[in-house]
Amino acid sequence: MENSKYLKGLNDEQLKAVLHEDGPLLILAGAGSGKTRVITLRAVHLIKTGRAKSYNILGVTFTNKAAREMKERIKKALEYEEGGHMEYGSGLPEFSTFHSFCLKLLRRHADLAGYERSFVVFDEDDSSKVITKIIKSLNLNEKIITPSKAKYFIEKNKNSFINAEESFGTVKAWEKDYAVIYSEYSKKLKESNAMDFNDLLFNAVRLFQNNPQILERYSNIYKYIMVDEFQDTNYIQDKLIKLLADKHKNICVVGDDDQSIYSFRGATIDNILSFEKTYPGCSVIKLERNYRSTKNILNAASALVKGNKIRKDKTLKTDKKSGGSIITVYQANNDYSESYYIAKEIRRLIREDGYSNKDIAILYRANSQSRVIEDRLIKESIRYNIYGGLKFYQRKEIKDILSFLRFALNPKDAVSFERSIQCVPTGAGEKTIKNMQDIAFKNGVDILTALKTGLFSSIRGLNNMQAQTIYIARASFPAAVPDSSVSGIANYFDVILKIKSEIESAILSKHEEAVKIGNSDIAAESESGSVSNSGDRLADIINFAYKASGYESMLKAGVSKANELDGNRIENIEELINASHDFGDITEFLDQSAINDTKEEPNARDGSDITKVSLMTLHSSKGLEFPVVFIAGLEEHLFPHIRSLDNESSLEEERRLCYVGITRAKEKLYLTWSKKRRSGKDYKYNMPSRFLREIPEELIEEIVDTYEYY
DNA sequence: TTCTCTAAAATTTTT
DNA sequence: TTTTAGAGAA
Repeated sequence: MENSKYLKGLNDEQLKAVLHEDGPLLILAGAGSGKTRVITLRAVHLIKTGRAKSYNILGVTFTNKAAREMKERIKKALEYEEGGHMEYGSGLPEFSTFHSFCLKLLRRHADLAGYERSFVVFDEDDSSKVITKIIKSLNLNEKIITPSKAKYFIEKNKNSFINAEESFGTVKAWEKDYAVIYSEYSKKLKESNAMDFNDLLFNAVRLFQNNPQILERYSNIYKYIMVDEFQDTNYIQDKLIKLLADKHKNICVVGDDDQSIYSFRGATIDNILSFEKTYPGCSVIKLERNYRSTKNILNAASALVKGNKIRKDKTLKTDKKSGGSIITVYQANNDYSESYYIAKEIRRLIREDGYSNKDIAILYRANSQSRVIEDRLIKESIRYNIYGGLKFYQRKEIKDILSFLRFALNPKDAVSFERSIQCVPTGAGEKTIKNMQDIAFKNGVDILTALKTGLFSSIRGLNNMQAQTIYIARASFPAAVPDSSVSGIANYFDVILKIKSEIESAILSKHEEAVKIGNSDIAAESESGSVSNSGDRLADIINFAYKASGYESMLKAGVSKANELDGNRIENIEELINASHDFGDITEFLDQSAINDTKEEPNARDGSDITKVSLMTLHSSKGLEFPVVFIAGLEEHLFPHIRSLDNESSLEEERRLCYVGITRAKEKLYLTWSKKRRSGKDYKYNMPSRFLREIPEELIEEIVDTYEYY
């Protein structure tokens, strides 16, 4: 077996990790030490030796991108081994993020988790809306109790597996209001048949705890579990993994404490530190050989991270003989000059050093830094891609249109109801909406049931028409334009009800089809709200929501008034409709839009990607590598960020973030900072980042800006 | 009461 | 620069 092709070229430690078979394994993998290779080859090895079937292996990652990449690499390795033929008909191992794994699980067992199968996932934006409303309704002091603090409180508790009632027992006196908000929030989400991101983990763990037979079933399927970026797991994620791995204890975790950068999301380094205690006799393998960066870059990174007190001691080594290029530190007079330098240097790198756009990344601490850089790149005609930032499915227009589908599918979803009825002026404002919700609530039914049973006859805009007749009387789906002969609010419900009946008939047809061919699995699945893609029904439905709601005419009116933003929005919605062609199932589509924003790698479909420079935050750069890396904005108060300065541990996290950024670079590294930076309408004056001083002088060449560009 | 326009405020990191 | 809040118009 050791002669297998896929094992070639591994160093001793890597080989040891790949060949590890049963029992717990902790891999401490430094930056660029080939840990992805190790994880994927270990999966390949388990399959090749017949120790496990593909479906016995579960890989858990933090990002969708990482999950995709690993699956891709496993596929390649298996194919390579077979001389180009994929013979593993049983498919590839499951690699998914914590969140998508839990979501799939909960969809399958929604009833046991106490939800209806059509539950929706609330993203941050949806959650914030609910929280803001609760704070208003409780008449709390909005100066002290802010939505973001409340959100943090709720998240912190959910991540620690503490529910609302329990939080009353653990809060300090001055946090009592937050526990009240948490309690109201949980109630509201439950009433809306909705889960937020944290609920996905929370409910999955509870599902396993309350239903040992289910846990047993999944434990027997996933005999081998691997967790990537283990240093970024929080309490509840760790708990989930422990539950699943408890039976077979074939758990392999990979992590690097120096790259722990998500403590603000509840990640705790304790999970790595206590791993050996949880699993006595576990094997520990250190990967310290770096295959990515030059010696100078590694030395800079090591010197920097040694400034942290709390860390496991390890040192990255390289076989490379020469030091490589020296690190450039650029001092700019203002942020425009900084961008100017970066753009100019990129052009030089391409012209003189033979690099191309795809080799280059510009990293920054905060998303807000990207704008000035973008402006400059556009002026210089340098093509670029932004990773992260406002994701496609988070855009207002996309969320607006999808809220129609979400509400039609799950009429309990209060957030989507409010959003869809207000995104186009319908004549229903705050008061009318509240009124309708109260009526429905008092009668113990959802909004659409209340409408159909005539409970809304007192609502303005609905009173001159029998509610039931709205949706059978008028032109059939798909209609293109809003009907101006009825009130905006009647038209709105007409649209919703047509979408709903369209969704239901699609589910029905899929169900019949499944029954006909005797496939009970599909039949069962379709009850959860699936829509078959015959005739691109999903795209039709979205198109219908867009046009019949009046959203399209609203945007077009904006365009005729030369509103550029509305033009972009039209394009985005068209892209949404395009993207929906790839999905057969409406629930799956909506799930993906919430937790797997496939647009996070922009336009991955068109290959033009590779001709562009990459822009992203330091956080989203983790796991990537580029021949040339620029880190912009190395200033006190920006990086390290001002909000990290009041305690040592968050300052150390900033330092790790800087370490992550530096270790992305393979050959050339540029660190830039600016004495003056525009912030709002005035300027802020900053000192150079302390991190610049922590890099040994001999590794640095300093360039000082002589001009000031605007 | 709802809609629209203008002024003011706000900017860490993400599944 | 973009988003939100508030005031006045319809």
